[in-house]
Amino acid sequence: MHAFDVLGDPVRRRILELLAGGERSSGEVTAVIQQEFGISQPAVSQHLRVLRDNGFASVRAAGTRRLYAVEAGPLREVDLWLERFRGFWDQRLDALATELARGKRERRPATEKKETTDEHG
Amino acid sequence: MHAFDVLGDPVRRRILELLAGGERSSGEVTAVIQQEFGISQPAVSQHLRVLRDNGFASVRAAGTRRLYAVEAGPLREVDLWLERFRGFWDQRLDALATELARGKRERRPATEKKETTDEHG
DNA sequence: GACTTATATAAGCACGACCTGAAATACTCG
DNA sequence: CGAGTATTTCAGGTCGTGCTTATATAAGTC
Repeated sequence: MHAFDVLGDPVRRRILELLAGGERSSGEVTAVIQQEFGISQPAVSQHLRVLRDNGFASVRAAGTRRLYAVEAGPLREVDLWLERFRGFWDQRLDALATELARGKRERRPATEKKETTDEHG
Repeated sequence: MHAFDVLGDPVRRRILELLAGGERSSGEVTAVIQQEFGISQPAVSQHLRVLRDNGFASVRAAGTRRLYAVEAGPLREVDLWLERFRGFWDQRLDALATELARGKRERRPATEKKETTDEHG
C-alpha cells in the first residue's frame, strides 16, 4: 500500500493529527474518532492497523493499553515526493518578494482561492 | 474529493510528475501512461479530468490539443497539512544543532540515509 | 462537406476499501 | 481460575472508484 493510499482516508488523517500531539492509546483515539465520524470501535482499530502496517505509527504496550505514536518514515517520503512541486508555489513567493523589492504598489493578495483545509473543525 | 484522494492514485501521481517537467499535451501524457500502466486512452483522460476538477492541473487549448500544466493550490494544501509532522524528522536536525551548541565533540553525519522516491524510473 | 486526428464523455461492470456485528486475544484484579 | 476491560481479528455486505468499449465533440486537411 502506497503512502498516499494510506493518507487517502480522512479517518486515518485525523488519527495522525491526534498522534501528532503525542502518544495516545487506542481507546483515546477511538473515543475522538467515534465522536467525529460515528464509526464503530473495530473500524477505528482497523485504521490503526493500516497505519501500523504501513509504518505511519508505532505501538507500545502499557498494560492492556496500546499506545500509538507517529512514525516519521512514510510522511517524510510523502514530503519528499512533494519536493519536486515545491517550486510551483515557492516561485510565486519569490516573485512576490521580487515585486515588493521592486516597490510595486499594486498589491495582490498573496493567498488566492481560499478553501477550508480543515475537515473537522 | 479531497486532495489526498486525488493523490491516492498512482496514475495521477505519475501524471503530475510528468507535468512537473512542464506543460504537456493530453496525447503526450497518454502515451507515457499507456506505456507504463497499460490502460486505455479514455482512462487517462478520466484521470486528467479528476486532476482538472480538483484544481491540480489547468488546461489550455492549442488547436486540437489540450495542454496541461501543474496547478499549485491543492499540492500546497497537502504540503501545509504535512507541516505539523515536519518536526518529527526535522527534530533530528534540531537535536543535532543542540548537541553541537552544547559542545559535544561526537559528531554525527547530518545527512542520513538517502532513498529513491521515484516509483517509475 | 467528407475524412482524419486529438480528446472528452457515457454506460456498464468489477474489484477492493471500509463498515458492521460477532468473536477472539490479552492483560488485570480478586 | 473466573470475571471484566481494552483491543484486535474475522466474516460478510455495500458502495465508490477505476477500468473498458462505444460514442460524441472539436479542430485541422483536402
